[in-house]
Order: sequence, then C-alpha cells, then structure tokens
Amino acid sequence: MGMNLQAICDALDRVGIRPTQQRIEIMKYLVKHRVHPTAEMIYAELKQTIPTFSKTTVYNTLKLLAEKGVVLALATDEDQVRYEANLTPHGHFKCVRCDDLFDLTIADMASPGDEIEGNLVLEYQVLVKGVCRRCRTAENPVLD
Amino acid sequence: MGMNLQAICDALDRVGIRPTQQRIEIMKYLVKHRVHPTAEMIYAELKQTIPTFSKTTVYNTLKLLAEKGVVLALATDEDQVRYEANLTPHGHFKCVRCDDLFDLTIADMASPGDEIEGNLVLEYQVLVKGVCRRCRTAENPVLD
DNA sequence: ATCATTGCAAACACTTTGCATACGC
DNA sequence: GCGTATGCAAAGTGTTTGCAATGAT
Repeated sequence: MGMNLQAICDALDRVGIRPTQQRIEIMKYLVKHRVHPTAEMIYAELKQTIPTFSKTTVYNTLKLLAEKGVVLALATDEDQVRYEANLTPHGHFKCVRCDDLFDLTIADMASPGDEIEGNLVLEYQVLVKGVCRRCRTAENPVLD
Repeated sequence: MGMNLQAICDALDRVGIRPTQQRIEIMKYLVKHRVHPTAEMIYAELKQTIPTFSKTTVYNTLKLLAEKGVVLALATDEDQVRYEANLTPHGHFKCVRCDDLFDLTIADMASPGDEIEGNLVLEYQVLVKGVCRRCRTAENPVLD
C-alpha cells in the first residue's frame, strides 16, 4: 500500500528493471493515484512536470511493468487499458452510468499459484458492471 | 444452449431487433462456435457463405446485440473484443502460453439484479489468466 | 565503448462513422 | 414510398515500432 521510493526501486530491482527516473515517476503516479489510470492520463500528468516525457515511454514502460508483474493491466470492456499498482487480490466495479471504476472486495478469489480445474492461475480478475451506489441513490441527475 | 433458429428470432424480437438474415447468421455463428470469436473471425467465416457480407455489418450488429444484452462482450486483456451467446453465469480462462480462451465454472458468481456493497450488478465477469492444463502437462513443445 | 533507455514520427490494428444503395413492410 | 439495414471507403483512436539521439556504467 504505502509504497515509498525505496519500495518502488526494490520492486523494480527484484524483476530486473533498472529504476530510471521515468519509470520511477510512472510507478509513483500509479501508487499515488488509485483511480486505475490509462496511459494517456499518466502521460498528461507527467508531461507537466517533465516536459520531455514522451508518450512512447509511458506506453513502453507500462507494458514492461505489466509483463514483469510489477503492475496489473486491467481487463475492462473499454478501449483503453487501465493500470494499477495494487497487487492485493480485489475486484473492480465499473458503473455504466457515471463510468467510474473502483475497487471491490470479492470473497474467494483465487491467487497466483492456485489451480482451477487443473489450470495454473497467474492472475484472477473480477469485473462487475452495473450501476454504482451513488448513481442509484441520488438518481444523480448531473451525470447523464 | 441448444438455440435453434426460432429461439434466435425470439431472442431478437424480445429486445426489438429485427431478425434480418445477417443478424441471424451472426447469432447462428455465435451459438454454434463456442470459442468466443472476434468480429474478424465471424466476418471471415460468414463472408465465405454470403460474399456480400460486410465487416461494418458484423461490427455494428455485434455492438447492437451486446447493447441489448442478447450477446456478451467479454472483457479481456486483448485488443480485439470477443463475443459469446452463452448467457449462463461462468468465468473464462485465458492461457498465456497457447492463447486459448475457454469457459470455467466459477462458484458464487453474482447475477444481474444482485447487489454488491450497495451497487447494482448488471454483469459479472471473471477472467483467469494462467497456464492451461494442456500446456502444463504436455509441456506442449509445439506451441511456443 | 557499449549497451539500454528515451522520444519523435510513422506505422498499425481494431473499430466507428458518413453516406449512398438496397431492402422490407 | 418510407424507414431501416447494409456496405463501401474513409476517418478515428489507442498502441506499437523503426530508428536516431541520449544517457548510464
């Protein structure tokens, strides 16, 4: 959870990714912003602080981090890929009305290393689509 | 499961979609081929029988069917969307080695209409990524 | 000096859209 | 005949790739 700079560098080192400034910035962003950002969102933000930051680097880095298992690429029904650094098992709820995507506690999720029907589990993702609490109760006339 | 022509037309009628020839062909394909095909796969196949079949129609029709809930658009980590006509609750396993995507029986899946933490469920998808039984046991030297 | 990383621009792949033709009630 | 469905070509969007410049050890 509270991943500091040292923890980030350690996580990268562990999988053989050199902790360059760009990579660290991307990791810091993911740890700080728990909204499951897209590559574009990360790029837009980081570009502000470091003007030379390129879209390519964001895409390539996220791909690399996901391959090495340092971050998770979420399977959603959207066209853009969403990423998160929170590796503890949990599900996601996607509101079809306000488009918000947030974490969900799901019971009995399989973990990496588990077996299901003889198949080896590496990743277990739960995506629930529906109408979120806020949109339901408020009828939320502002959104849509 | 065993959805015949009549059942397909009924399903379309129920949500106000006119059962045209193209739409029926796409539905028939989905009912018959349980491999969670992509739009391109469906197009490639149907183009053979009906040469005038267009990619646009396949894309538009699948989108329409998914919106009306007649078929399911699967949330995967792939760039292509996969579709299925099997609406009974189940999960999916995606083998990272052979890329096969197959059904999985998952216990305790929420159903449309259920509530989770106050949120209304419309769709509940489980995607398990890992190494499938076949690839594990055989070490499968052919694939990769 | 060497090898990895970065970043620009161009390429790519999947999907959507604009619009004209053809079809069904 | 009129509204909808179809299909072609073009546009759009998210992501990847080729390649030169830069940076680190």
